[in-house]
Amino acid sequence: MTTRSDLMEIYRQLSKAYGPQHWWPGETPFEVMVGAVLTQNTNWTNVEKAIDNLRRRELLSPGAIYDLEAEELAGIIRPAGYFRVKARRLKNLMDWLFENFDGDVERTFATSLRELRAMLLSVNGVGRETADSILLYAGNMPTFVVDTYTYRVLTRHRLIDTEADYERMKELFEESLDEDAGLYNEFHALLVRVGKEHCRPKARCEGCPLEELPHWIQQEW
DNA sequence: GACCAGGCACATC
DNA sequence: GATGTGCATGGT
Repeated sequence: MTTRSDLMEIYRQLSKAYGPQHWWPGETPFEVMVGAVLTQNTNWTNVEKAIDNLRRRELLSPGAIYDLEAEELAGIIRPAGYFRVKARRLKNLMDWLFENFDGDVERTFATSLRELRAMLLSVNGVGRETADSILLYAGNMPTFVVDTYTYRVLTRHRLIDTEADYERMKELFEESLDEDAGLYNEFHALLVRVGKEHCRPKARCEGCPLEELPHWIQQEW
C-alpha cells in the first residue's frame, strides 16, 4: 500500500540528489503554454529550437500565432517534430484563448482549476498532460503532472499497479501530498530528471538516487 | 541504423 | 472501452 511517506521519501531522495530543478525558469506563462504543446512526445532540446525560431521572428505572442497561417507556423516549428499537427494544435489553443479570454493568458488563470482544466481538455490537441503542465507551470495552479517517467518510477518501485491510468496516478500524488503547486512543480521535474538519467526502459538501477528503495523485479529489464 | 523523446486524436473492433 | 496507428525531428 502506498502512503504519503513513500512518496515523500522519493521526493526527499531526489531532492537531495539533484536539488532544485527550476523548471521553465524565466519563461512567460505564454511560452510555457507553447512549450507544453511542442514537447508532446518530443525531446526538450528540439522544442527549444522551435521556440527560438518563433522568438527570433518575434512571433512568440498569442496574437502573432493567432494570425499566422498553420502552414507557415508548421515550417517555423519544424525542429519540434510532428510539426503539422502541432501547428494545428497551437492554432486551436490560440483560437480558444481569444474566444474565451480575449487572448490574455493571465486572465485564464482567474478561472477555477477544475473549470479551466475541463476547458483546456476541450481543445483539440490538448490532453491531460499538456493541460496539467499549463495549469501547473504557467498558472502555478496545484495540479499534479503525470507523464511516462512518472509511470515508470511508480511501477518500478511498486507504488502503483502497472494498469494504472493517468488520473489514477495523478490522484495518488494529490491524495498523498499537501495541495502545494511549488511541491508539485518540483516533484514532477525531479521525476523527469531521474527518468532521463536512470529510470529508463531496460536500464538497471545502479547509481540511481532511488536505488535503496524497494524495487519491482529487476530481471524484467 | 535503431531507438528514444516531458502525447494526442482518431479509426476500428 | 480497449487496442493499434499516424504524426516527424534530432540526439545517442
